[in-house]
Amino acid sequence: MTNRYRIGDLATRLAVPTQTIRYYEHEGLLPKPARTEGNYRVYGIAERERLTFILHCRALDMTLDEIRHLLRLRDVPGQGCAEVNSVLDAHIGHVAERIRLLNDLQLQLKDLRARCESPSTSKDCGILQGLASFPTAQDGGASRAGVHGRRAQE
Amino acid sequence: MTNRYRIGDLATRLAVPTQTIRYYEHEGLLPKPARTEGNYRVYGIAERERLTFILHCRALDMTLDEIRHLLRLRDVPGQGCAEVNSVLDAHIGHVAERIRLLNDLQLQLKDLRARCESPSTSKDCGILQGLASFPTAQDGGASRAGVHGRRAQE
DNA sequence: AGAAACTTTATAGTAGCTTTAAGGTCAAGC
DNA sequence: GCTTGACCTTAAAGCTACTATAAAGTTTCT
Repeated sequence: MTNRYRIGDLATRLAVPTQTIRYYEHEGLLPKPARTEGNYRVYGIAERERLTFILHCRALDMTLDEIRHLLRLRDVPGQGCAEVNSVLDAHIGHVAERIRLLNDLQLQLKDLRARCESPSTSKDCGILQGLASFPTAQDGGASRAGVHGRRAQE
Repeated sequence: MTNRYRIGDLATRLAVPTQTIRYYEHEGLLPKPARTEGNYRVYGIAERERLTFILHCRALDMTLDEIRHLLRLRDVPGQGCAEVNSVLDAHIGHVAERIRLLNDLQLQLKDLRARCESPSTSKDCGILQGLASFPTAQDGGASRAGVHGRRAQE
């Protein structure tokens, strides 16, 4: 049977660092597991499935708070799932908004880039001048769209 | 003349918190300014312009490292600006990649959402089941697109 | 003179981990 | 029996780009 795992087994199987598993436990997303005599964590099928659920949610870029919310709903199987829908709809809304912001940003960046097609000295560089004089993003600016994700440049 | 500012003046004019200005100084993006007798920071036109440059870059969602790089290039006016172009092109690439990832993510989320159009109990909810069994984002997954930006939900 | 409004530094908190340190456990090999 | 190495343990610091708080000093207004 393969339904008893130590933390490293679980980590390898689900391709997640062991520290992250401990972190999820610390954050209350995973329950405190049983321990061996030597104080090693022991996980079963239920925990493996719960962690899979969490990882899928993270792959969909939900926050730990959103995931906590879904896990609570999952833990009460009798409830209606209208609330599940609303968590997901809210998240879809976040993503849509983010895409909109990034598209705006991309337009601005390409506009800026077009100011220096012919290389000159940086003193006269249209890009550097553009960055120094560009209208301030007082309102309607890019407003921190979050381009630089951890795994984005792999 | 309005070319001598204390930190609060500068902050108000450029709509940035004073702490952020000190932080940029701490991070070496702004030089250590002159001080009054009472040890207050004093800024002139050059610093104001430099801060404006930084804020525009941030509005375009560049990292402080990218900005540091551009500032260095800006500080050596005789250099060619091919490198400016390449910093900007790299950043445009980051944004494009992020948009692509988020579009993928949006597709997955909508697919998931479609599993529960008719509300049932959460035990049978297609969404929760989907999240538990969805193919793991082993490769080609959403890979942390960063949806939840600081100012995104304002 | 005294209060309000500004400034100073230092420190901690945010999200979601990753990294490091300093050590304990366990199976295999000599 | 003892060591080596792979695994595990906890706690704490580091990452980005700030934001918030505390405790104190300075300047300005009345």
